[in-house]
Amino acid sequence: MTSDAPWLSDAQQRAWRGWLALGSRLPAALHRQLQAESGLSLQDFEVLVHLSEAAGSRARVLDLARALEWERSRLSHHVTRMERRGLVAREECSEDGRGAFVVLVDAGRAALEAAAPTHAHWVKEVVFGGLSAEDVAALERITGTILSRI
Amino acid sequence: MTSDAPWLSDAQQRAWRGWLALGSRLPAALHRQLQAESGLSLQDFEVLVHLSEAAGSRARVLDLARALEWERSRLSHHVTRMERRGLVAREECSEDGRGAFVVLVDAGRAALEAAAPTHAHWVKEVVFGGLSAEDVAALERITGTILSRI
DNA sequence: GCGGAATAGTTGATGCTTCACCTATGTTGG
DNA sequence: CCAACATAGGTGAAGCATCAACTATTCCGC
Repeated sequence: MTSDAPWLSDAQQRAWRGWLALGSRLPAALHRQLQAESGLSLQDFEVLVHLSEAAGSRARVLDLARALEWERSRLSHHVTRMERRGLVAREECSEDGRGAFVVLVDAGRAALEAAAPTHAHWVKEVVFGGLSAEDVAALERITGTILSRI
Repeated sequence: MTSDAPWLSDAQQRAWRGWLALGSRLPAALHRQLQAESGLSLQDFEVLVHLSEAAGSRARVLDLARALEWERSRLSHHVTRMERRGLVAREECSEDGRGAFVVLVDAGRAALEAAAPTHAHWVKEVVFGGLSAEDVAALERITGTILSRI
């Protein structure tokens, strides 16, 4: 890390540090904002958003896991906790006896509807408020490029 | 999130999804690569890098926490675990009786030196391998802009 | 139909992060 | 000097993420 290794150029290093700093501070800020506003975690929010967009406000566990890019186990644990807080419910699946639905219940919908506008506004303001159209296009291009190489 | 709210434009939405996807997959990939290569976590690696760059291969807990942008408690817990694995050691501070040093020990240095070249190469390849100089400059500019607004 | 493979989902253990609180040492004003 | 306060650091509990193992159901070839 010090001398002879083919590390990054100065410009790359600045960009990398920017990425790292943003990658730790932006999620933290989002989480804090959401938590203070509505008592939801960022993860709770993601789950609720997907359920609210799903037909019948319910989704099969595996579909939900795929949509969120979470492991099944993680989702199962998280749903257990959200269930305990009354935000979602589990429901069995008649078509497939192994399956289970996660269902958005009233309290969960209310929490989401209370949190969403402020959250959306915050993202629009803080993340995109300072970016030009070119910046936004560049960001899409850059993230796409890196994603395709992972 | 669905209809009337002033959510993001299409271009912003694509950029935002790219950001979110990258923000979850890149750290995961980095972690996996590092873990498979050397048994270190990304966090272990960060700690070891900072210690290796510090004078005397040691740092005060608070300085280290600030450098990593970690909470003191988190660092303390993490150091405890790394100490148990023989990667670092604690040392008391003669100047300030409350203080403590975290010291890089031989096994930690060896682990770092084993991991660093491959890790660096991976980052250079995967993250920057597909980016033009303009992309890199844009990334630095964009991250800086957002960071300044958080 | 029936036995084995595949699939859906859950659970328990372990490590990590955060929060609130605690101890011990240092600092400062009277 | 010493009481009040600030600072450095550690600890325990609770939530979260990952991994391996487990149960229950369905599918598939015979």
